[in-house]
Formats: sequence, structure tokens, C-alpha cells
Amino acid sequence: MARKPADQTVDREDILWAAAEVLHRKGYEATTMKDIAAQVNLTAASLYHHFKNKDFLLLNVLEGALERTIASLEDIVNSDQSNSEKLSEMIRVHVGRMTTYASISSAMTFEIRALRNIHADSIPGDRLVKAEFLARRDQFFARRDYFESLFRSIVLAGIEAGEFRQVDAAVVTRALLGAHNWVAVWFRAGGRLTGEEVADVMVDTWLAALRA
Amino acid sequence: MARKPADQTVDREDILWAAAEVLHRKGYEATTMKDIAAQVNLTAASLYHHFKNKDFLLLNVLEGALERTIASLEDIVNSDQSNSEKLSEMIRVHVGRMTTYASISSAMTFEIRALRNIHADSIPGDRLVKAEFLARRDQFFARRDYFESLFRSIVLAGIEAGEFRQVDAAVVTRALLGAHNWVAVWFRAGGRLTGEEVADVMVDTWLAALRA
DNA sequence: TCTACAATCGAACGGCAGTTTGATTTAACG
DNA sequence: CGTTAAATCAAACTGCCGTTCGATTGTAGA
Repeated sequence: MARKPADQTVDREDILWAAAEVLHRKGYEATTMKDIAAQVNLTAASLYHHFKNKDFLLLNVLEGALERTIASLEDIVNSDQSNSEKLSEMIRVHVGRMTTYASISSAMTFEIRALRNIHADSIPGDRLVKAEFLARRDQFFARRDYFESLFRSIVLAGIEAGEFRQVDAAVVTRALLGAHNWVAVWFRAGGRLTGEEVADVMVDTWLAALRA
Repeated sequence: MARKPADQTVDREDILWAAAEVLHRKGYEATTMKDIAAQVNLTAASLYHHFKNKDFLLLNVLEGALERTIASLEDIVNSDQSNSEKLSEMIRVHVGRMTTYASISSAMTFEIRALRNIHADSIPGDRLVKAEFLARRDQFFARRDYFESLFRSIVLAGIEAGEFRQVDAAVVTRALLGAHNWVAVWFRAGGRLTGEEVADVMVDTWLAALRA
């Protein structure tokens, strides 16, 4: 089927990973198709065999990252633990992704603006392609809201259960998410702290901030 | 001296403000000189009368925003209050800037990557211009570190004074800054909460997280 | 072995971004 | 008034970016 015997055959996942890598370093607009292709030893033209265009490539990166994160969080939310325990685990998962997959995760949060700024008119392709893009992008925004609501629902549940003190759950949740997102910007593997140690600090911080 | 009688005369500050506005919406790479010019009813070419090029324009926006913020924070740091009081005021100032001047402030934090990714070779102009850019950019990064150290120093002082509990000051400070930065992304004037109310929640949250 | 097709590349195209240049307008100052 | 210089613009240039197209390569299955 494919070309190239064994030395190099690239699949969708490899490209998505490479794209996230470059996205993390440069941001969507500064990232060229050539940049992404170079990371997987291809030419820019070859990428179009795997993805419709640059916009869809971005969309696929963001969708994949978000869905994997949501899946991990849902397992915790649906588990049988106290709200404090759930929140702790969720923080560890979220911060863990920010440190282990910094490129993918920070693309997921910081390139949302780029996704929003893509104008339907400028997308190449026929009407159906445009429509698909718009629909999937809307879906992504909805899922992104759902992701946020997972954290918020635990904060709210903790307050009602008396585990957490009375706070503005919406704002505190966003404060927590902002703190986590920022980790992907400053964290460096091999630095003073490991990803797990950073997560420990975050857990400690947010439990202290919320404790009744 | 100038042209245009009274209907429109534009100065550096107007352009910087307009640039921040567009930067906030689109990000540096997606922002065109035409975009910025349009905001102040000019053509792209006219901008070059006020700034050397697009890179310097970005640099000027970031420098201005950072220096103004630092000045406000230094007043508080040097004041005669407890560390808790100082931190509260600093949070109010920082969050206040994020809500009142969201464009300028979020450019200051989120466009740092764009600034870092500008390669000396690609800057137009002679050697002196390049050198000036590189020097001022380094200076900006240094000032940005200093800005962060202002918050961290108060956290550390609070710990030593026994006002705050023992925490990893570096990580907690960055958590706090991340939470604040994120405000510029989600806050909307006219929403459920005013900027001051958001700041109140942040003060409450961080004092709770740090209280001994 | 032959065929079909997945995967890749080189080359070319259209468009637009940042920038430069030179001319033009108009306010300020003597 | 006349001169000067600040402020602006239209037009043109250059280079690169996303994308398309056609040709080529190698492999999997018949």
C-alpha cells in the first residue's frame, strides 16, 4: 500500500503530534505547513494526503487532546470518592497532561483563539467541507465548555456537601484552570521539580483555598 | 506640523492602543499592519512614520504595559503594610489591569512567545536597528522576570513572617499569575461580575490558599 | 508477475503581508 | 505669506505561505 519500506512511514497520529509540537512553540499563525512537514520528514504537499488543509489539521489536534482529557476526567467524576478526593485526582490528571504532553495540552488551550478566528469564507474546499468544519468547530467549543463544567461541578458538589467553603464556583474554577494552563508555559522537564511535584503543589494549593 | 485639521491626528499612544486591541483579538502573527492601521483610520504605510517596523511595534506595546504594571506594584511593595495586605492590593491591581485593559494586559502575557520567536535575521533594517531590538527584547525579558519576582518576594516574606503557611513560593506565585492571566481571556465587561468583583474573589482565594 | 492504489514529491500559482519610495497635503513658525 | 517639516497615502516590490496538480515510487493483493 504505502511507499517507503521501513525507514519512514508516517501516519495521521505522527503528524498530529508533530503539529502540536510546532504549535506549542510558535502558535498557529506562525506555524507553516512546511514546519510541520519537516518534523516528520515530509514535504508540505504530502500533508494534504492526510488532512484536508491547515484548518482541519488544527481542529484534529485540538479535538484529540480535548477528548482524551475529558475521558480521563469523567472516570474520576463518576468514581466513588469524596469531592476533595475527586478534585485532587482531577488536578493531578490535568497538570499531568500539561507537563507530560505540554505541546498538545497547551495547543488545546492557547490555540482556541486561532480556531475562533478562522473565517468560513477563507476555508478552501466546497460547501460541504466548509459546513463540516463549522460544525466540528462548534462541537469543539461545546465540548470545551463541558470540560470546564466537569471541574465546576465538583467544586459545586463539594460546597453543597460542606467539604468546601462557600465560594464563587465559576470564578474559582477558572482560576484553577488558568493556573494549570500556565504550567504548560513555564514548566521544563528536568527542572527543579518533576511534573508530579508540581501537581502536588497544585493539589495542596486548591484544597487549602477551598477547605471549609 | 501635522496634517489633517482636527478630524484625525494620531499619535504613538493611539497606535499602541489600537495595536494592543487587535493583538488581543488575533495574536501577533495573525495581526496585519493593515488591521492596526484601520483601527486608527490610517493606511499600513503610515504606521512606518511612527514605528520602525512591526516587531518594534509589538515591543513597544509590551514594554509600555509591563512598565506601567511594575510601577503600580512597586508602590505597594514599598508601602508600609502587612504582607497579606500588600498581596491583596497587588492582586487587585493586577486583576484590575486584566479586566480594565484586557487587550494591553493579555498582549503583555500571551504575546511573549511571539516576541521570543522573532529571529534577528528576519528583522529589516541595518545592524544598529537589529542590535537595538535584541537589546530591548532582552531587557523586556529581564523586566518580566522582575515583575514576577515582585509577587514572589511578598509570598516569601509572608511565609517568613508567619503570615502565610509553608508553600513552594515559586510554584504558587506562578499559579497565581496563571489564574490572573486567564482572566483576560474569559472576562467580559457587562457580564455577571464586575472587574472588582472578580478581583475580590481572587483576593479571597489566594489569602485562603496561603493563610497560616 | 501484473495491477491498482496509497504515499510521496517537485513545481507552479495566486494571494497577501511587511516594507520602501516618492509625492502630496497641511499645520506651524517666522 | 513663504518655508519647512510632520503626517499621510498610493503604488510597487519581494518573498513566502497555503494549496493544487501531475508524475513517480513502491507495496499489497490477485
